[in-house]
Amino acid sequence: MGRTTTATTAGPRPRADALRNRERIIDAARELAVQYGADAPLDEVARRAGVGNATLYRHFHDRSVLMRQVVLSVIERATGHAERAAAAEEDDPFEAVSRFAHTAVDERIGALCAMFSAGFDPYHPDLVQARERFDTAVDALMERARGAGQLRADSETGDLMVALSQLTRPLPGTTCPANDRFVHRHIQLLLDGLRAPARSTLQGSAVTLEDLRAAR
Amino acid sequence: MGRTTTATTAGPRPRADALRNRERIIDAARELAVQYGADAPLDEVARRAGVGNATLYRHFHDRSVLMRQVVLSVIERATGHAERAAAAEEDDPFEAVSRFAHTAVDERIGALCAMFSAGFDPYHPDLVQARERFDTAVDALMERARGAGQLRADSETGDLMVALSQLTRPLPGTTCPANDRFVHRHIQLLLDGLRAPARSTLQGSAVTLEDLRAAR
Amino acid sequence: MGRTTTATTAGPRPRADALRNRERIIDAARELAVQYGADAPLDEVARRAGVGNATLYRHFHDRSVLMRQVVLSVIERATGHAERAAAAEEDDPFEAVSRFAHTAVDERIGALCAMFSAGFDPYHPDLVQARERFDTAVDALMERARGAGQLRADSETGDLMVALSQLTRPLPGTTCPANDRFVHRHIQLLLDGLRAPARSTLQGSAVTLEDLRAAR
Amino acid sequence: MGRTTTATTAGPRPRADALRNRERIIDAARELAVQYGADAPLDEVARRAGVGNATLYRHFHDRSVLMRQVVLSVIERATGHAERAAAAEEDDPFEAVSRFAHTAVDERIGALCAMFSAGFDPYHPDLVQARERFDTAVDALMERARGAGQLRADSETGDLMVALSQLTRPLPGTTCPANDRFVHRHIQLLLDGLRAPARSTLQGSAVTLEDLRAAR
DNA sequence: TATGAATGAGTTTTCATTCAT
DNA sequence: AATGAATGAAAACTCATTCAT
Repeated sequence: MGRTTTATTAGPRPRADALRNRERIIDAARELAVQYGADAPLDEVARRAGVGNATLYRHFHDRSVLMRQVVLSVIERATGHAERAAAAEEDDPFEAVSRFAHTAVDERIGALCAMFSAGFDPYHPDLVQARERFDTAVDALMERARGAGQLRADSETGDLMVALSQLTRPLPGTTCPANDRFVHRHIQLLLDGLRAPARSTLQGSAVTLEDLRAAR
Repeated sequence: MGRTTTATTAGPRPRADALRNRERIIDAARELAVQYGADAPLDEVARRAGVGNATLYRHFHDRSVLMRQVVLSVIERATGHAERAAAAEEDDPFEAVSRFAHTAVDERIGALCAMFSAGFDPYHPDLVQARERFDTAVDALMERARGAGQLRADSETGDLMVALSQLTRPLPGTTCPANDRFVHRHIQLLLDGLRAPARSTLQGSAVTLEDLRAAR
Repeated sequence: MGRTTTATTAGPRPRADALRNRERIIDAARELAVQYGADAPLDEVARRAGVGNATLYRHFHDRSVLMRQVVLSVIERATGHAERAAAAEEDDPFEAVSRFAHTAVDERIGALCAMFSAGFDPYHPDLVQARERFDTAVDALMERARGAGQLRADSETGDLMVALSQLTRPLPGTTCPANDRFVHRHIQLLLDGLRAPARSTLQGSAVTLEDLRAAR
Repeated sequence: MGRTTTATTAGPRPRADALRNRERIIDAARELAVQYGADAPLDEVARRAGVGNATLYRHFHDRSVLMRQVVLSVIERATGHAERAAAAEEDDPFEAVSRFAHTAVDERIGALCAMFSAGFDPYHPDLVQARERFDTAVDALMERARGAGQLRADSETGDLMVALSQLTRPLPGTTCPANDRFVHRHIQLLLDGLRAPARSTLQGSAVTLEDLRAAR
């Protein structure tokens, strides 16, 4: 509900126009990250946000800070969807998972690919906290479907999150209008793969933060 | 300095060392494409191949030519696997598809992400031809499983090819040793989603070359 | 007592807090000039002074105005020391010169290096006036020692002033705690060089304002 | 005698034009360092050297590498002068020291101010070695004068070296044609201060490498 | 032919200075 | 009057591509 993104120390005056710029920059960065990946030129981000480049740097000291905020913003939106989906008790549990997944795609969850960038710290406290809340919400959603025998027992939250962000990763260097169409198709294949009963056993385990740490 | 292999036949020779350099460069480019995507620094490719940068440019006029060769090389390898898997009649048909998919991952099919780069021409004759042969082989493989009632009816070759390359796309900017592990897990989820009977209807249709053309 | 630094025309209200801010800014700028030279980031000056950057610009229209005030402030302090040293008749004359020099170092006379910056106008009336008073005081001090046969005849005020500021110039980019120690050592060497009888004839003449003008 | 600056590992072919560019860049950097200090814009260095900026970066990976080479080049030239002065036995020993000092000024020893830059590593092996040879040569020169009773007993090599580089440090932001004139005057004052018999005891000790280390 | 060298265009980042609250 | 925010210009550094040996 509340803005969890920023404000650990209460600064004096948030100032309305600065907040608006901040949001604009994050929005522009998210769109460009979905399109070009985490290496999107920051000058272009600023241009799209309609601000000077130095304004971007005032708000976000460097690319890694900006990208963290983008990821946080995406996770928080997705968390909201997951929590609302979990709360809608009347639904068919698998449908709830499925609707959540497709919604997350439309919410540009593919921007999470920024997490895979060099220089990105997946252990930043803000991020860990956001992930915990997200995992809790998605777990609840999946657990309900699992309990109803609709989801395979060995499925994990990470399967959904990482596969979602991989499948929705931008085709680099271009906006692909076809993207949205077949991304939903592939998501559907993945969801069907998550249905119970599993006819095959998954190999390995879902990706975890430790994997990302090891990757450095 | 001298040529290490002596040519015994007269006439304009392909020159053995030049061919070897060419292969080395493609190999290095494939590894770097898997790691960094299609934007891998070409000087670094040359360095890994153990040749001077200008040698790279002699063989491949620019990055798009090199990347096309990388993609061709990957497709050709994968085609070989598909053809062999289709020929092994004794197998369980779905198993054949599955084994092919996992093998393709290990063959760095993720380098196909280069196809999504700006400047890549998916209509180059060499590529069209290679894709046709690849599609034919994979179609045969999938058709066998479809005929045996093991694969959903609305599955298409493109589902496998694009989803495979998306799921195996490198985490940019870093080597992720964990990658191989969870990639196979996600591939398995996808394959399970492709099994018949489908409990849900796929939305849209698989991505085609026309989609890529439209994306430009 | 009176503010000698600025205010040729009497503005309406000096306002106590504004004056305090003004002093703080000059102090901060002097410290940073000694450390980083005349190119110290002005935002950093404001931060150290505990004011907003725009406040700095309200008081000092641009960097050159601020630096002139810093130089004025340093010259005025040094003038005070020179006048007091000259008034203390009981002293050994050379000792008085020497003590003045070492004191000036501790008073951050090194900030005078700002005078050598591009954009600095050494002919600004305020500065000319301050220099005249300073030169008068130091001349008196040196003349006394010269008259007592303790200082070489060809020594000039400029020798002391410029050499002092060069020798005390900050090692750029870093705070050097060792600085203070060896600066005094070198000052002492210089002072010994100024003693009579001179065994060598100085070449050229001391630097003058005309030299600085010619330098533009 | 041989070029000690580079070539620790014997690369294959030095290539004449590359060496020429390398020298040109160092020369340009030295001149600009004398003029603007160690923060001279590297693009400007390249422009003066008559090469593209990237050529500069090919030869010197970053500013600190370039500046180290500049310092090495200056030290090596000065070493040559000191060794020749020490070898000229017929001279008056103090005159030899004096002539060396004035010559070093003309050789742009002021470029040594680059050593005071942030990011400069005074412990780089090449630099330590060059300094040792320089110190040895200057020590010999000063020792001869000390032995002849012409130089105060507590004088040290560092006094000359640091004071020289401080006194000849560029007036930042401008070429000052008057500089050469009064620099020689101040050097002369310093040299006279070094003459025996000392009438005052030097305070502290000369600056050493340890001081620079402590400064970081 | 193979190669190291050269280069200009592009990107990130900093900072003096102006603007709006 | 005081301030935080905004901004464009500059400067370090990278890289694809061309040139000369």
